[in-house]
Amino acid sequence: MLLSKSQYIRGLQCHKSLWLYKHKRELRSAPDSSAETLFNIGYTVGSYATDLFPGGVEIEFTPNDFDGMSRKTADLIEQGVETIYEATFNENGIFAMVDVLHKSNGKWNIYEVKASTTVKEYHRDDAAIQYYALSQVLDIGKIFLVHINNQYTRQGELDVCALFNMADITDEVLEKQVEIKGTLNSFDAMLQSDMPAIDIGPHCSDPYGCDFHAHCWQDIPDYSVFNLYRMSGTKKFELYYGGIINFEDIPSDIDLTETQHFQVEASINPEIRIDKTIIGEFLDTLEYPISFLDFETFQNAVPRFSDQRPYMQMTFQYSLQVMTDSGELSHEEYLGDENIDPRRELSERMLRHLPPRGSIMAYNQSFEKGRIKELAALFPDLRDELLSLLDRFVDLIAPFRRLGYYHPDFKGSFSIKSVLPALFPDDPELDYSRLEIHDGGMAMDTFANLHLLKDSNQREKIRKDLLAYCQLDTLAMVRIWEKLKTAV
DNA sequence: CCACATGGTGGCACCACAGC
DNA sequence: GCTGTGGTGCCACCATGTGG
Repeated sequence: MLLSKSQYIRGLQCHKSLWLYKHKRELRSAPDSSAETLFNIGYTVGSYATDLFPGGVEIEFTPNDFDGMSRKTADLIEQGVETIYEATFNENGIFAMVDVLHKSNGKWNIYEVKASTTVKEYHRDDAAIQYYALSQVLDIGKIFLVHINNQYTRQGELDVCALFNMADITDEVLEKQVEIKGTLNSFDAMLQSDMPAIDIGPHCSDPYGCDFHAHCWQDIPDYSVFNLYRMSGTKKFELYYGGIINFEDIPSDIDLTETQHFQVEASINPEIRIDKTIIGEFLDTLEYPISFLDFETFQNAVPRFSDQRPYMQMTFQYSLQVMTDSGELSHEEYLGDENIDPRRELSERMLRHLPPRGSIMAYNQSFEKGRIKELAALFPDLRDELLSLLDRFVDLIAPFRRLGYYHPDFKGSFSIKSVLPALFPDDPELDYSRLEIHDGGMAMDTFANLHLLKDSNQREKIRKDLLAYCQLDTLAMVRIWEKLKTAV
């Protein structure tokens, strides 16, 4: 049996998943595209980490020739090369690629590079299986996990040493060695037997989402106890293991929170539930003109600009709809240049375009407020003006969270992605699926990569798509607010 | 992937009271 | 009066939801 490093990690999470991967690979579900694009952040990180050990030789990835890759690695070691990137090994039934292998004081150190900001338990398992393979043929010194230091703020040139933290995980990796042999034997036996009968459980999504989720969960209805609002995973699975899957199955002695109870009631007896007092209280807090504001941001694991930190939300776009008390709606927008830090110009433009008074409405306001606080910290001359915006904010999600308006199609979620289609199911104007860019993650990813695009026509097209997306976000807020007004 | 807000949970100090 | 149990209330911590 040959296992790749990632298959070993998969097997630790769930035997059934590994069995399916080896025997029924075709049952894999299509990867979640947004998770996929965000995960791509990791690819660039490795190439920066190699700068920590300059002058090494890279083993080129050849999908159909793993043996060739490991042969090349062995040749380089033979030749006395002391730094190898993507060093490849095929030992002891394990196929492993090491981000950086570096010889120091006669021993080889392993450097495993991760785009995350902390060391996770599965990183140690990941490194442990590499050590298990490599220690067969090399004298290994230490194992380091190289991960992003999110406290680093770029100033001018990128400081690669400050960008990464190096965690020595040698001791933990050595401790894990004793159990690996047994684990691999149990994998072997399991793979040669029938599919293990493993029920769904927390392991389906922790620490990773599983490729076979759709397969294993095919009998769970789209809307079930697993959609109960803010119920802990443990409690959901307790219900499930007790045979309770649908809301109708929930016995009355199970204690639910108010929202969960509401959600169950609204599902069994589906009708829109309106509490005019709650909605009225919310609407009374509003002052005209009402500014509906929405930001888009991008993130980089490796900061591109000065005063940027890893994974920081960089605000590059806003849409602003202003509603006057006489019912006139006007729209302003800003979309930064993808080649320069957009934050200064965005701040100035926003301050110029926002009316001097009146409510500022956002959906889940902590996001917009958080960005404004960051901008205030970054630009001392705009600080007071930016901070003065904060107490004008009103959160459009609040009346929904407070159960002032509940539609059974919310299905226990008050995000704008759930609320909007429930309130306006047949309105083509508010249908995101007609847009090229239809969620925030996509906007972030598209803009983050826009500066790499050579074709200027294509860039122009994408900028139009981004503007259309952000404008729809604020228009959605306007429509939701109007809907609340008609409800009281 | 990260940050933040919020709500739920569980641990702990504290108190009352029963039993010895 | 001491001890152990059980109830209560607070707070720290953790999980979840939400945004991008």
